[in-house]
Amino acid sequence: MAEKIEKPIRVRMAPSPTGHLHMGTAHTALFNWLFARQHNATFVLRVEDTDKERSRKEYEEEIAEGLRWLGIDWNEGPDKGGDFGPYRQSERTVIYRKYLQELLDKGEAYYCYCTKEDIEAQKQALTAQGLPPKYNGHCRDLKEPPAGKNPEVIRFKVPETKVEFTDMIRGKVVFDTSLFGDMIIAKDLDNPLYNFAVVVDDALMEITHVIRGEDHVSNTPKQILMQRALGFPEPTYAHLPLILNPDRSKMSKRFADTALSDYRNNGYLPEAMMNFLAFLGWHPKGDQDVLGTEELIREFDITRVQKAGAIFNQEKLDWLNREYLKKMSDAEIAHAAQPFFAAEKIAADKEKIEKVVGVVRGRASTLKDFPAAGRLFFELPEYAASLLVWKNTTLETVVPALKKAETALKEVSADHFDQVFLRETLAAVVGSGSRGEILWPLRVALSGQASSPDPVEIMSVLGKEESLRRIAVAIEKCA
RNA sequence: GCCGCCAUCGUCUAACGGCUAGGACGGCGCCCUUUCACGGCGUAAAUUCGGGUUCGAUUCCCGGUGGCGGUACCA
Repeated sequence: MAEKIEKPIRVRMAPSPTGHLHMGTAHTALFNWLFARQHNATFVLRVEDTDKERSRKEYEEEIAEGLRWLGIDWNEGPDKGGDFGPYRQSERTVIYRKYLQELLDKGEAYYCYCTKEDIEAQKQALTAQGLPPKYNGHCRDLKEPPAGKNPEVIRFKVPETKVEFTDMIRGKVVFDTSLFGDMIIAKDLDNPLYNFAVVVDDALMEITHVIRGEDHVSNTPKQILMQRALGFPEPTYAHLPLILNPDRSKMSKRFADTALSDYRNNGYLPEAMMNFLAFLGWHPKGDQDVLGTEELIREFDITRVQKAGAIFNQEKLDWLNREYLKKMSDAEIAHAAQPFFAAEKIAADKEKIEKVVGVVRGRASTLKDFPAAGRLFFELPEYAASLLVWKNTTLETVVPALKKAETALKEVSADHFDQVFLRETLAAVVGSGSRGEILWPLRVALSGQASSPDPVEIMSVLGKEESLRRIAVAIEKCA
């Protein structure tokens, strides 16, 4: 028996730059990347910009930038080159032209002269009879081009057969191609359409595994037919489950942000995002839920990928983001959160942010939560005097309590305004009395908020001068 | 309509045909506590339905139901 020579594994991500980097695209990219990295394979980024009207260069850049942020890199692509390029379909027209001509010469494809109106009328008639709408093959066997008419499009002669392929996730899938009708593969020799361009590119770029969204399953038999007509090898397919809205429809803006950049701008960490996306439609063998990049690469198994779609659950994302935040030091968080402080117009130096992070980190899910929770350390919010009153006490108890704390705090040197010292000082002030009676008004005086970190934590960040000033403000308020 | 895919707690999911169907998020309760968070402990919550096959089905087969995707001169 002849030894089978294994071809090096090559996978690709082929986004079309017609919009922001969608969560579904990021999801597919991640699964391809994980698969590539764990097999030491080559990951190709190919820009599918055959739709000239809708493709935009800015989107291409946004997609590449978003993938990089997530932690996904590629071996070959429009920005990197590679031996199989160019990697932008708009730069490959001569290539497509050649194969289009080959199909035409072989009689596997033909020019179609039917106008859009003709096709539309046909379709109407068929659907009215309850039949599947497919092209009737009018121009398939024309001997002469009709006089005075220019070709409208190029069609592929779809043979009537059964096409079967084995999906790595779904197993055997069979389609009856007699239901398809001859499909349009190009507008003309210089303007190929998606279904044709992928076939040529995947073959020429020697892609061995096509890993893509489930919305492509019905394209697969069509593409296989063209591979056969062109004598191309058939890659292995894997169709990933889709990311869903809460109502189980395909994820859309109606329910959540769909652009990866939205999550980045809302303060989610790329590691958390990657972990979350990886767990949409896949789960490792054990009970582990927090897996870093290296672990994901190690544990990933495409045959364990789910067949059903997965609902995008932001609460779980938030939780994961908190888990990743926990792993970071105050300084690391401060560094990452700084742009978010700037965006909130909070002028703060790194040192102060780091201190703030230290006391509010338990209450933040995202980087964006830090300026929100930390604002009170930069400016005292407006608040009503009544907020100073704790439970069933009255306004009369507030001033004496505050004054008591004030006197004790004045004794503490500014250099010792740290948590250990302050905690001792306040414990002495409270003594055997009611903690709430002192601590609540003090905390409100310092934070101006109904909920906040405790007074000691706040003061350790604020420092002696500002702490005393805020207490004075509160006493003033009660007058 | 037609074609294809799919179906375990609310959600993400685990379970060679064999334990009380496991974990996580979220929910709820208790504890901690000056508040809100954090944290700790605990708890409720699922095999879509009907037939088979089998000593035994979440698991295999058939059917129903439901959901999704596709049905472009988009990708």
